[in-house]
Amino acid sequence: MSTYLDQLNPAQKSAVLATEGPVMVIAGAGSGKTRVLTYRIAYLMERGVDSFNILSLTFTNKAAREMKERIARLVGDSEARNLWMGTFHSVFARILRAEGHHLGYPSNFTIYDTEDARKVITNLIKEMNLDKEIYKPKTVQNRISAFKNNLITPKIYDRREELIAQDSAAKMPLMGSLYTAYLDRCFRSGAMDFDDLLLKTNELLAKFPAVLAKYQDRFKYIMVDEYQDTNHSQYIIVKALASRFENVCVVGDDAQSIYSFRGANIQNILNFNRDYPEANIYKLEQNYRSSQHIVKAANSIIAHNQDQLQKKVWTSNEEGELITVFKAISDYEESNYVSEQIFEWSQRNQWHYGNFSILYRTNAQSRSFEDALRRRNIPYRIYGGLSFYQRKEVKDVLAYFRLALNNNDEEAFRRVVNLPKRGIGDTTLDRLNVLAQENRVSLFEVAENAILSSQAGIQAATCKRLADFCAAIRSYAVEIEKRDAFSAADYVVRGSGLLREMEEDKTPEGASRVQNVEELLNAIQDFADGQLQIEDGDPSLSNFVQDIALITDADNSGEDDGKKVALMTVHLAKGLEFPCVFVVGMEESLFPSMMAMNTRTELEEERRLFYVALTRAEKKAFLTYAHSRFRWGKTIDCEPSRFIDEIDEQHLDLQIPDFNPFSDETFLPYSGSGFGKGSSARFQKKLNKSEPPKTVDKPTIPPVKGMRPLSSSDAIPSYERGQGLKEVVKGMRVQHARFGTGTVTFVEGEGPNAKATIQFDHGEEKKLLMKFAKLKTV
DNA sequence: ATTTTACAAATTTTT
DNA sequence: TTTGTAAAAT
Repeated sequence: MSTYLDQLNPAQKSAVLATEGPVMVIAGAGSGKTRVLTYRIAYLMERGVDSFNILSLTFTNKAAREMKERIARLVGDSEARNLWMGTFHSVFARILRAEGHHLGYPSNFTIYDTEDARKVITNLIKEMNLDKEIYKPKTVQNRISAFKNNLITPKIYDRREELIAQDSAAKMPLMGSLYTAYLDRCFRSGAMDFDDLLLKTNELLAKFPAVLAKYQDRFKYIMVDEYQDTNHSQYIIVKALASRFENVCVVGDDAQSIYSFRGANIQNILNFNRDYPEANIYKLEQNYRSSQHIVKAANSIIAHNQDQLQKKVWTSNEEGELITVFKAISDYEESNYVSEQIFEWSQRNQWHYGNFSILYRTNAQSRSFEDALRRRNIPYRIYGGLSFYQRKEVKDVLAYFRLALNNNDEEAFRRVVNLPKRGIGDTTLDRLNVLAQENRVSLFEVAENAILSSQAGIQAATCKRLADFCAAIRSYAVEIEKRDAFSAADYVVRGSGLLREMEEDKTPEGASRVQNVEELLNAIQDFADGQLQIEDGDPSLSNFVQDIALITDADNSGEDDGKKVALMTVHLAKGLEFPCVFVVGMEESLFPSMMAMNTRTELEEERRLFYVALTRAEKKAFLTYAHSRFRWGKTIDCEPSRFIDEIDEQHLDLQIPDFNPFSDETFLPYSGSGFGKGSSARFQKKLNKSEPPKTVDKPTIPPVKGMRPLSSSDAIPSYERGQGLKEVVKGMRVQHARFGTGTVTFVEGEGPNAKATIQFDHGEEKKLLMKFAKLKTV
């Protein structure tokens, strides 16, 4: 029998063995819930359940991938392959591609990301002649999102007087029509936004009993991770799919619910018990991750919340280090302190930099830490923020692909119709739009039909330009059909003149845009290569474009980011763990955020967020805050976060210098601090009249001998790195980031457009375009 | 139609 | 600080 079951504690084991019927697992932080989920699935398969019948919903695609790998190690690769595993959004996007035709969607519908959706709304507000100061696109978008996540269709909205009253009170009586218009516009564009992926799934399952039955039969066993962060829409999907076999297992921790702003509903955990009164409930309370001090400190924080399920998280781990609380003079000094501590701890404990993470409340805080780490030559990687696929130039390129694949994609059309400039401006676009709305067709269709267009007062010359543009898009569609993903993408990027325009821009920004586009083409090639290695993979450009909106930064685990300090928001850190964690910016109105201090519920969510942050740490945690911080273009004074006071003091090591400006020895409890800029620097100068301020570009800590020298590229995201070799000759030995080393056997063409055939040492032969291959000599 | 210039506003977290 | 938008000039 399975030996892996012996690695579980009694509570974990019961949760794994209870395969039949509804199960809820309340899993405290670090209590091994991933292990339970993995073993549970492995155990099911060992008992003869077909992997095809198991659906496992995770919070990130990365979590899904990792879990799949772990299961594959237990039961074998081929067995694990057919598991349905992924985020709600990606799993149901896949189902909607197969079944969406029931609802009138094409299988290649576009997924609008938040930016696309916001632009649609902005345009609608403009079209309807509404005041955008009152109808703020962002507010409207959030409101619509809330409707969708609660399954409130326009029809239901019209019947819900309290909702209408709310919108009237907010001076937005036309919210209902705006909502209807938005749905209509997305539908006609053949597009779904993130919320639609769930809403339409619900619609599909509710309206088509045969489809529901099909997936109920398929998903005999359903598992949901991070259940506390599911919203109503997701809850209903799970309920519908599980209602036949009721083999549903949800895993969650109410203390880690941090996504209510996205519609997540802790009530789902309580509802579970109500829906399935006979459900087995297991509590995992032993923490295997963190030291005594960290676990107890975290417990003392969460105790301040009123709304919570009873549970007592404990650990048998060693007592560990106290949590260091550090007060810095400025945000500049804070980041300097953090980078210094990272350096010292890595030296003292021989920890590589991958053991450290810096967690902050807002993405904007990352900047100063980047600077500080760079000054010390410490490699780091930033997660989140503006992801690669959200960059303007990347989205522009993708919009060409999108439009070629789905002519109705209105956002893509608007984005590229005049990019590069081809004399089709706002006036023309407005006229096209009038026609499109009158005839209820897409902008593309109107633009393509020059005769129709000329009626609307569009000049003949402009009509010609429109026709040319549409013809070009059509031809791209043909090329995409004919070619492999990379060469099709390359064709479009060149043919459209996008790349040429970027190359003509000689500013550093222009150069970096070109590099990003090249990186995108690289990614497309990698994708196609990867798909070819999978049995039933689809290497087409269409497949690449389809789910790109669902890829998040957390999903991209670069091969080499294992030894880098991780910088991310606390939200993004959920589910991760690090030996040493810095929670920075522990100040009132930053953490807790100013926006979330108004009600008790909001504040409690911030507190849970802090709980999540602290419980990421295994061995050592630092909490830092600054006395003054550069924000909104000026320096402001800060108060330490109330959360620090809420921690049981016996777990803390307070490093809070006396700030009396007239005592001169106490304010820097550590060596090697750089001095700030701006007002804080002036402040410090006053303090030490005798001592001239040190300069920042000379870190006082000398590099230690014997340490791996850090190349500068370590700290730079890969897509900002320089290009590789420009030219190769036959017989040359080269190295490729992905394929390893090999020998050049043939070169055709010249310069950057040369194509090299390379015999790689692992046996494969590849043709690579010099321009993008980024080869190195060996 | 497009480019330049000036000025104002805004800053939470994400699939 | 950066970002976007509006008005004015080409």
